[in-house]
Amino acid sequence: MKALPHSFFASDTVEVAQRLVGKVLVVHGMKGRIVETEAYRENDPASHCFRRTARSALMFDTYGHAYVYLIYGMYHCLNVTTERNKGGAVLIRALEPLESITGKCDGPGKLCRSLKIGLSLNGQKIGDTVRILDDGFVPSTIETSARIGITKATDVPWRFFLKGNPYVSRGKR
DNA sequence: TACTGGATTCACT
DNA sequence: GTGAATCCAGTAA
Repeated sequence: MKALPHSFFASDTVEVAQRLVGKVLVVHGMKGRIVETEAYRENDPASHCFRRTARSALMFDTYGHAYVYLIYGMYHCLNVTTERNKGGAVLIRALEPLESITGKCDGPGKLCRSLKIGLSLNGQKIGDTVRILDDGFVPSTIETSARIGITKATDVPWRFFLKGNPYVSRGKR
């Protein structure tokens, strides 16, 4: 079980999104396997980094950092910034609980609530409070599809998930 | 300064 | 399947 190198996140956003499926997320001592991700790039109208703003600057200026934001005034979403010198991030949508996780993680808002992820983690480098490990698990069937639940979504398949995994978020499995 | 709507979730029908 | 909850970033003026 070893931590991913910082350079892992410097690659193309879509590639990072795909390769993150199956890795182990550790926050506050709680462990879960990443079973669903989505790629957000700067040429994507649904992405915060479609325009550079004070909030989205983190996605342009860093890679391998946590990007946490509040959605609908009630829920947080955890992203990992990607690509050196370009805007991009991967949204962690769902986890399969492994250790110390009591709540549900089958949705971006739920996993943040279960892992006590809040705005205090925004901007922190991966490897500090938020860690992502490789335990050697090799997912056999990573499915890809268009994003769900986003009105502005493109029809390009940038969502990645473990087919058949019961912890993938509601809807298309 | 004021307004609008969202990378969601859950209760209810 | 539908709608409410909730509040801040982004935008317009």
